[in-house]
Amino acid sequence: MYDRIKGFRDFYPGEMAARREAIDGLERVARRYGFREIGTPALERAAMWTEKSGDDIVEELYAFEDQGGRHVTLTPELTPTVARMVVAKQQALSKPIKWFSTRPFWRYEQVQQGRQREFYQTNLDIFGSSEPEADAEVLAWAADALTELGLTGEHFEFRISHRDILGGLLESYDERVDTAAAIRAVDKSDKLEQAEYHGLLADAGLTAGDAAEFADLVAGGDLEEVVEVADSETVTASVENLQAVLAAAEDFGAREYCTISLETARGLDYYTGVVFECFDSTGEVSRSIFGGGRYDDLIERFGGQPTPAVGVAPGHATLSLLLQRAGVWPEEAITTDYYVLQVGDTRPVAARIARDLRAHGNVVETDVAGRSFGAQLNYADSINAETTVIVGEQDLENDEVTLKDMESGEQVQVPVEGFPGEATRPTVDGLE
RNA sequence: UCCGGGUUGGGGUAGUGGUUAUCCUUCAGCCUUGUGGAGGCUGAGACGCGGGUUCGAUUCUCGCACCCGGACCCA
Repeated sequence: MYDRIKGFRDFYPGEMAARREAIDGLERVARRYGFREIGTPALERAAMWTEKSGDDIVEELYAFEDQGGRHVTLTPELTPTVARMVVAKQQALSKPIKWFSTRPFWRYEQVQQGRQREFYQTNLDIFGSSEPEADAEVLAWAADALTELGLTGEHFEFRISHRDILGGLLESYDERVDTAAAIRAVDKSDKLEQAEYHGLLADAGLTAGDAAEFADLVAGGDLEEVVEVADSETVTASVENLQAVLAAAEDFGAREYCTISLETARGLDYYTGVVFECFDSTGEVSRSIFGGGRYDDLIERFGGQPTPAVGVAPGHATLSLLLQRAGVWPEEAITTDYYVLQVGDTRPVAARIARDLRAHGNVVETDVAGRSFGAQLNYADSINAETTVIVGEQDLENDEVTLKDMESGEQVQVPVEGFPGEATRPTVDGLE
């Protein structure tokens, strides 16, 4: 027996069926909005991360040298790849570019609840529009996708903010403030004691008094007050942008899920505008379910024409936790429409019936293990067959087959000649 | 990298420094080439890995691996 690699998971058919349903739900809604599916490589040049970010992420790469001497890495996220794709065909692609994809990513990091080393995300991005409608459409997709999966406004909320509100406000206190450090402090403020929080703000360059006022202002979330105190063009414009996004979200049906929360800052430093995170409203899942936002500088940093972008990337692990706690995780079970049971040498007829039923799109199994009658019924039961078609020598003597409803146990004889015929999905109930 | 709790058949468990490791479930076959989800019989299947102590270790001890949760991080 070989071990599974730590942080990597197997999905057996029951659980996979539930995951499939969830993934299909997310993608179905994306397609309705006209997002187009893309496919992307598992390996990229390691330099896409080692040169651009030079961050902690580099330590978490599954990077190695391939047999051709290339320095490659399993991709830890999608954004650089889509940026590369956009840059490569920038002139050819009509804007806005609306893409999505579901696939695994890999990071060598500590395994925890909702976090594995191989993890699946559905990424969804819009490139080429800086209008608030683009931000709002991403929010609307996220809201529609979650409600498609059975969640309601009672289960989740989007905490929404704007990167430059905090940045601009900080600069209005003192130009030399380390905004990145201060924003990181804000991002984790709810986990910190007030003194610690204020201490971090002071470390970033705020005076003690300013730190306290800033913290109160951020926690209060009153946009008008923020504009007034900051008295800065950046802040005023950012607040206007945030409000414009929320106004569009109203028309798109997503406003009701959004809460203004200036404390939402996201750890990512490539975000440039509106940022948001999805949280479990009940507070049971303490960490954010997923996040997203605007990153207008990234394409240019990857060598393309300046191209605004906004996107979101729900991770399936945390999403599944949310769905389970809300009681709407799909049932983890396999389903089967028909089991065609053979008794004696009835394979030609049984095979014909199985093929006809499959041609109508049904999930049909028949014996491939040479099992006895009882054992076949046992098996039909174990695969949750809805109806069993008994093709036995005795039945065929009368030119009939027997249909058995596996839940009620009721049976009905039908002529073998016309079965299944034109009936797409014949059942015992329907034939009585 | 750090902290806490774990690891006994496929799943869930009992137990022990000393014969063949308990029970439930599961799986396969049979009772029953023609009726599953009830019963009976038969069979399959486990002490995470390595070192130490010991006549003898699944049990004590150390290290490691893995699992669960958390810190950090979350690009």
